[in-house]
Amino acid sequence: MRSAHALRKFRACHPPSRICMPTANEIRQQFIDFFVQKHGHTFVPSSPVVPHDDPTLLFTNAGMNQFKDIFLGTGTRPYKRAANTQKCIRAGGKHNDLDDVGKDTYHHTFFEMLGNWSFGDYFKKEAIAWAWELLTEVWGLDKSRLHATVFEGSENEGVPRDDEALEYWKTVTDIDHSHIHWGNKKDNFWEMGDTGPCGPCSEIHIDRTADKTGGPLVNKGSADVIEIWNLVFIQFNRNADRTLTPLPAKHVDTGMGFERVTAILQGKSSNYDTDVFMPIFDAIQKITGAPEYTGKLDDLKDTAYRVIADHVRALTFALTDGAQPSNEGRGYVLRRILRRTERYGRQVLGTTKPFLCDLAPTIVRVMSGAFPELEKNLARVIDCIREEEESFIRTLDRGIKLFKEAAGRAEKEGRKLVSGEDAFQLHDTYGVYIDITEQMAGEAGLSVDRARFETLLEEAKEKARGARKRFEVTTVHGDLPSTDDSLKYKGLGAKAKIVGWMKDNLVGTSGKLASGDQVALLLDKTNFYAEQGGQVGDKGWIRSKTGTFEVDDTQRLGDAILHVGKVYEGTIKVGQPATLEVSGIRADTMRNHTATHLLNWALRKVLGEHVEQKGSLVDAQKTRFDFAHDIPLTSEQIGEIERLVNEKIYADLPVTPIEMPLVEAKQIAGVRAVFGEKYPDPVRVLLIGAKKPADVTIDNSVEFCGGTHLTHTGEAGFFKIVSQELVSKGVRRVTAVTGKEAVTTVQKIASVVDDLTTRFRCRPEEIAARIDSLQEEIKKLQIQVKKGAATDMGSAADKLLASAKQVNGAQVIVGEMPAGPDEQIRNQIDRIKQKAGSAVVVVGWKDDGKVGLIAAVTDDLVQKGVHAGKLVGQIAKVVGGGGGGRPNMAQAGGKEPGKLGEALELAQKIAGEQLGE
RNA sequence: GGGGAUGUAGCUCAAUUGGGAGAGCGCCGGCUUUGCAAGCCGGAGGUCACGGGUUCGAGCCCCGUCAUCUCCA
Repeated sequence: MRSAHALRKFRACHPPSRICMPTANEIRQQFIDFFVQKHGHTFVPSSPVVPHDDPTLLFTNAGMNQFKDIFLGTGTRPYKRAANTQKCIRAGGKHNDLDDVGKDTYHHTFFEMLGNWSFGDYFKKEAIAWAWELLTEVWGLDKSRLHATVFEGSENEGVPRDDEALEYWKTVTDIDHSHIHWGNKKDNFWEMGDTGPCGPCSEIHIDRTADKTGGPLVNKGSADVIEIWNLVFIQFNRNADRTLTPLPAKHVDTGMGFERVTAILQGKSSNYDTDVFMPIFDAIQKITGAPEYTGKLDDLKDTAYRVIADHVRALTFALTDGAQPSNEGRGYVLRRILRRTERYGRQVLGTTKPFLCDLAPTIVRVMSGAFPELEKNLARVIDCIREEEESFIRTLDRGIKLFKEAAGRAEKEGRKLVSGEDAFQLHDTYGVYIDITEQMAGEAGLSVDRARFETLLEEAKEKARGARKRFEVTTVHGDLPSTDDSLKYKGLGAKAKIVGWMKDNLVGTSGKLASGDQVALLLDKTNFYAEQGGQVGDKGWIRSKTGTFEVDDTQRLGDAILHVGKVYEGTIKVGQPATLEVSGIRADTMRNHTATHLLNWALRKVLGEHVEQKGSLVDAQKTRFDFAHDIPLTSEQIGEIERLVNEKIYADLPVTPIEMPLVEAKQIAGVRAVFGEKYPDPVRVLLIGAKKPADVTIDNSVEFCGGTHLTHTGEAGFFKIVSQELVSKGVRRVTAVTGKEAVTTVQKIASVVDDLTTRFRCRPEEIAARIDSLQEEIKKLQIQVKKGAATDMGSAADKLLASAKQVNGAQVIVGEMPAGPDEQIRNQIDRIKQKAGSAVVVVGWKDDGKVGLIAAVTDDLVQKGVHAGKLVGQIAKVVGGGGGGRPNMAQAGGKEPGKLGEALELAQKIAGEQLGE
């Protein structure tokens, strides 16, 4: 009602004026109301900005993303007309606006796309008429400032001119006919990809030149004449051979940048001058204490405002929708966005502490009316941003320090260029992005060897790429027959027919294979499990009448199952019937896979709701499970997890797979699925403990899973966690074993404990205390020995001092001492030096078949050229060793104690020589 | 999945071909100053991440493990 009221109020006083300017929230609502209330569209809420069920897409980047399946013909909706505003992020991937944001008035990483849609319903006539009606009648834009473009056709693409659209512009609108322009393929033909749905589009531009002479500037990249609305008419399918076929159902897909149209309706030349951004600027100003935003494009401070406001929006929405900063994929893009923002705050606005986290509530306040989901996770989002900021501030501080060192090196060598090696090391090892380095260099009057940097980066990338292996199919030549693999759940033995093989991207469907041939064998059906959902591919044997094929790994390629391996003996012919035998180790894999589900459930129960699966690897030896968690697990937590999982195992609960529609499956309470994973519809849901979805409680594990599992948990036998480690920030990995591996593991641990209890003659729980007391005793004894040795040493040193020989006014003191810690001996030598005043001291000792030597020289003699290091090095040779040190103190050793006397005599001689005797 | 870096006192970090474990801050005690900031003297505090190896000798070199940071896929 509020919105309808706003719409009436607005209409009553158009054209737009200062007195009655619509707010951004009103504009959004007016758009939706126009299509929903007046033209029978269904309002469809924005899909998450993080497309959980489309792994090909980093972020939702257009309004059509959530309707893609309709255009492709693989999905349907209960409505034929839709209108919405879609949250979008363009950063990373094909549409990357990240580096442009802040430098102009209209680039954003986060923006909203308003759109109306027809799915096989209305087409060009209505789309054009309604667009015109909304712009000119509802919003009251000046008709003499609006221009339309229509596709001019493309001969070599075989697409005709869009006369239909032209005709409608002329007949269903009152646009000035001279304001209709032809547009080329680049601007006016839309394609989803290399193949698939496509069609011409018609754009509406607005002329903001003072004298309305902007017509010729349409699509010329002028800031005065800009596109506001794109109407796409999907009417063809692009085939693989580049030909076009008309679609039976034609669709309309329109998109209007919300921030841009808001600026236009509010009479602003910059998107950032609207009330979409001003409240955020106010908050930035308040939090950072920076000077006010002045809207200048060439002002670094204003750029910072724009970057920060834009990026905080992107971060808040992405995190709300379940993304997390990380070292890979979309998480990595988010980390880069955050770091870019932080840098602007720090280097331009003078922030020193986390401040983005304090801006998130402002975003929520301004936008939660349209996007209520923002309220839900606010606390988590704030925490996440703060932590990420703190972490980056540490990185940045270190980076600035390291940069100064690199800059210092450059200047020392008289270069005005920071070396590519230094820049690369800053980037690769310390996370200082090249743009940050370049900026710091610029401020110091230096530049960066960018070319060298790029070369090094490319080399590093190449290295990372080259590190991958496995049986890899790059393209497929020939028709790949599909394989029915429903037998995989049914047992380890099966019968099938050999239909062909794949080798070097080629599909062979006739002929035979000889012993030793390495290929991927293709069957009409199979019970081999292909690697999927973390469970490794099966190994086993495929036997025909004439030969045996050994399967090393099983992989899926489209609808085909590849049995990768080699002909073990005999020959294998296409067309032969075959007996399949999956290796018995599959039973161990199944134990581990079912245990993985229990582990997932238990982790969540013990550590909390934030535990999100980040990956897994299940094979016959172990289960390896990666999940979101910040800190290492305590031994108590590990114990608790093991206890919970084993409880479920000895309860011998039934394991029940159920196929059901994806939408329905998503409704099950506590259901677990992996973010970013694409699940089929219908999806296979695995219940542990409950027999049907309705019976599920918090004590049951429920996961989407296509893997092979036990029928009862009891078959897992026993579960034991063997290690935990860190994978990347915020992601930890736990490795666990079941069945016989678990028994072996426990036996090993038990035997170590047994050994210790025997040695210490105590009970297992007393071992720690025994070690503690032993260590304490050792420390005490060490102190006693030190004291005792000191007295011994003292008297020995005194004797040495008494035997000093005078050489040219200095004392030469050479002799043997009792063995002891180096430190003790050095202390005595220092004492001798002090008492003697001006002396060369050389002492040796025998210890456990070895010889130790230390020589020391008082400073006045060092000045005269006496060198302890050289002396000790020479005499060490006598005892079969070596050594050295500084002129005033040096140390050496050897392996022939019998020759110590000889060495000391030599020392006496050399010392005399050095003193000039 | 692959690569780089780091791990030394409570904190921030030093330690030269491998040769005596240190500084600043903080902490404790004392002195000086009847404002505050501080100043002066003394002291405690170390498994040099952990485990192996090379060496007469390892904080330093080599290998492995763990932790933390980081780049790429």
